[in-house]
Amino acid sequence: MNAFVDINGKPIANKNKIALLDIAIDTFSLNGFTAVSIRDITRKAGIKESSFYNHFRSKDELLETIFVNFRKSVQKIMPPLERVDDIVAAMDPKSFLLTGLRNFRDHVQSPKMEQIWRIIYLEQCRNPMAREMYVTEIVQGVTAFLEVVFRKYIERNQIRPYDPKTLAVEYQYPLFAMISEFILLRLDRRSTEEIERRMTDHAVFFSHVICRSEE
Amino acid sequence: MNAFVDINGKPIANKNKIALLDIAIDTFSLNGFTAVSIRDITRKAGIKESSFYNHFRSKDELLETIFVNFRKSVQKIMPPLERVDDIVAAMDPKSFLLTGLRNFRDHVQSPKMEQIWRIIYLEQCRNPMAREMYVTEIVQGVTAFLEVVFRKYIERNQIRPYDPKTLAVEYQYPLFAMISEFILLRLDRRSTEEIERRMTDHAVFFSHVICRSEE
DNA sequence: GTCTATAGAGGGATAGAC
DNA sequence: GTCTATCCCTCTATAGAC
Repeated sequence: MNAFVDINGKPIANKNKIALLDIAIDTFSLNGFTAVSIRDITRKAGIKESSFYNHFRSKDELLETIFVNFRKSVQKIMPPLERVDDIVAAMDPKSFLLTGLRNFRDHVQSPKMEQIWRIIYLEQCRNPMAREMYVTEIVQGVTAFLEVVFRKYIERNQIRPYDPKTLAVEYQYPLFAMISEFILLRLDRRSTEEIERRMTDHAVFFSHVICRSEE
Repeated sequence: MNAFVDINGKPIANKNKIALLDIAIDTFSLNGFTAVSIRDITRKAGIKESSFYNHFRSKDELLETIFVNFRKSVQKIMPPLERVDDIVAAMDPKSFLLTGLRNFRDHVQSPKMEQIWRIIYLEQCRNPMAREMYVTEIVQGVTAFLEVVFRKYIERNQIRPYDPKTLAVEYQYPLFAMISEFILLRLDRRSTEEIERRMTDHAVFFSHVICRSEE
C-alpha cells in the first residue's frame, strides 16, 4: 500500500487528505469507527473539523475510502488464475503452501494493512459493507483460488483425490482463525511467535496429510 | 442461559434490570456498544434514563455484566476434565467430534448466546476484557480440553500418534472461523446451511485423517 | 482549501421530589 | 425504584469570510 486512492479509485494527492485517511486508519483500528470522532481525527491532523468536509462528504465516506483501499490491496496479492498452471508446475504442494503463507504473512504484517484488517473485523457486525467485503473478497476469494490449485495438483497426481473444495476449506479456515488471533495479539503487543509457528505447523501438517508420498 | 447474574455472580431478580440487560444484548449485538445509547435502551425498556443508574453504576458496568454471563454460560457447556476418561471410553473419535459439534452448535444457536458471541467479536478490538475473555475462555480453554482428549485416544491407539496439541489446533481452529462466519450469516438472515455442512464435513474429514482404521 | 462561528441533535450522568 | 428536570459535554454537519 504505497498510495491511497479515493472512492472512485483515483490516487489521493492532497497532503491533508492523506493525513486524515492515515490517522483515521490508526484510530479506527484501535477504538472502532463509532468511538472516534471527526474532532479526534482533525485535531491530530492539525486542521479544523470543518476542513474535513472539503475532503470527504461525510464520516461514512471516509470509512468507505478505507474499504476501497483494502479491496485494492487484497486483489494485488492474489495471483491471477491464469498463472495457476505455472505455479503448480513449478512447486510441489508443500512449497506452494509455505510460499503462500509467507506472502500472506508479509501482507498482513505491513502496519497499515494490519490496521485495516482490524477495522474490517471491528466493523463486520455493524457495517454490511465490511461484512460483504470480508466474505466475498477474503473468504470466498481465497477459498475459490485454492480450490483451483488443489484440483490441478490432484490431476497431476501429486495429492490424494479428496474433494478440492473440502481441501481448500480445510486448509484456509484455520488460517483465518489464526490471522484474527495474530491481529489481536499484536493489539496488546504480545508475542506472535507461537501463533506464527502454528501457521507453519498447519501448512506442514496439511501437506503431510494430503500428499501421495506418505511419511 | 436461563437466569442472568450481576457482576458479583448473584442472580438478577428485578424485572426492569433483566429487561435492560436483555435489550442491551439485543442492541449491542446489532450496532455495537458505542453506537447504542442508554437513552435507546431505557426507551425500549419503558423506563427513564435516570432509572438506569439504579441498576447499573455505568454503561461500562452493563457491558461487564454481559461478559460475566457469557463466561458463566461457556463454562457450563465444557465437560470437566475428570469426565474425559469416561467420554473417551464410551465413544470413538468420530462420534466424539460429531457429538461435540452438536453441543457447540446448540449452544451458539440459542438466541441470547448467539448475540453475546457477536458482542464479544465486536468488542474484541476495543475492549481488552472482551479480548482476554475470548482468548482464554474460548480459544485456549477449548484447545487445552481437546489436547487432553486426543492424547487419551492416542494412548488407546485409536488415532495416529500425531502431536496432540497440533491435532487440537488443527481440529478447533477451522471451527472458530466457521463459527464467526455462521454468526455473520445469521446477522443478514442468510442461509447457514452450507457453513453448517462444512462444520460436519470438517469433523468427518478430520476423523478420517487421524484415525488408525483407514478408508 | 482553510478558517471562525454556529446550528441542532444526542451523549452520559446527577439532584432531588415522590 | 421511578420520576422530572437539568447539567455539561461531544457529536456531525453547514454557512460564509478570507
